[in-house]
Amino acid sequence: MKISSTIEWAIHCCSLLAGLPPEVNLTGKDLAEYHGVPHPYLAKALQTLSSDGILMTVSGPRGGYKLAKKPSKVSLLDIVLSIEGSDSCFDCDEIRQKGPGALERSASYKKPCLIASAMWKAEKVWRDELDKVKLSDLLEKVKTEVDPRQLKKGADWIAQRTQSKK
Amino acid sequence: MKISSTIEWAIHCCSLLAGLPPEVNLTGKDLAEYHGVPHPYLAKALQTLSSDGILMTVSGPRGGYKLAKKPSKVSLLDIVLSIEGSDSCFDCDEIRQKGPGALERSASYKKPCLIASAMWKAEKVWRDELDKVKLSDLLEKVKTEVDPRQLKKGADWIAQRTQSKK
DNA sequence: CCAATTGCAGATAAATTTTATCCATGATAG
DNA sequence: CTATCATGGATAAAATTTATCTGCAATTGG
Ligand code: FES
Ligand code: FES
Repeated sequence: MKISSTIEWAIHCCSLLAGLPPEVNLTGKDLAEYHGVPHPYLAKALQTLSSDGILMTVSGPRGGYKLAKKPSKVSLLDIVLSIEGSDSCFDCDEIRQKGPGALERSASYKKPCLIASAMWKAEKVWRDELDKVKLSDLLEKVKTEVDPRQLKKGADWIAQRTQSKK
Repeated sequence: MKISSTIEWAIHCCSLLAGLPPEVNLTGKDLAEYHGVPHPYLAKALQTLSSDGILMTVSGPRGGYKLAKKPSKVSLLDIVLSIEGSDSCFDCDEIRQKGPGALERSASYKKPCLIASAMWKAEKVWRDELDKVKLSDLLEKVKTEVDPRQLKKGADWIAQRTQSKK
């Protein structure tokens, strides 16, 4: 029941991009360096986000990634499902139909198993909670809760990166 | 983000045991056969449940497992955490402290990262939801929602098993 | 006491998934 | 035309999950 660490990378990348002006984009390499993670592997995640319509891609020199939608239209759930896939994390093998207590096939297994239902319900509240949090909400909070020196340092690095490529 | 299938086995075993009279116990082999799963591997899960105080163990001939607490005192969360371990499923590598945007160590990273907070919050609602569901709740619902023929077939098999060992 | 039954702990092996890298290709700004 | 950048596929290393085996301790019933 582990969530892969690329999720952390992906969300950080998206929320960084969400804070940039619309005309700016960052390359996969920039994003990797900024977060101190291996570029080739992060690239995979960025490609996935892009093919799922969360990021936009600009190819060619001075290309890179930017957010494909408004920050208020992208939730943490969108990012998580894009990277991890949207399959349920609990998957019922219908073991109730396997042992000696089982009835003939086609019999009365119309309703899902009570246990599976409970697990899925819990997963639903998890997803709902993540869907409530949009990138725009994070941006709001960042303004008030993060050390301004840190924000400046990050912004400077990005400015320098985007400048030096002109 | 997959939940291992032994969870399904473990919950089914516990809820089966929860429905039995207090003096009855089932061996690991019985439980494996009943659910059609490999005995040696299921045994591992049963051992874990037992060392976490969810199941009780009776050794020696006519020994086996029974529930260690009242069904109303065991939640799905208890079982899940016992098998999967109680670590958070999202684990934050503090990548915010790694890139060029990071400040000197010891600086202002007292509050957890906003992203990690959001992920943990979602995990909390998931756990809370699972903790609401007790084995006794499942037993209640089983009575009204499961095909009586199925219940009888299972009960007969168990009765035969526990008889033949006398 | 003895012998059979059962759970327990640890080592180990197979299978699968996650993590990571590389390269050939195509697009594009300058 | 050329250097930059994303893409998709292939591949490899590492970690985790799944599964099995073995020897040991506890207990019961005779
Ligand atoms: S049969 Fe899959 S959870 Fe019950
Ligand atoms: S640093 Fe780990 S989630 Fe932000």
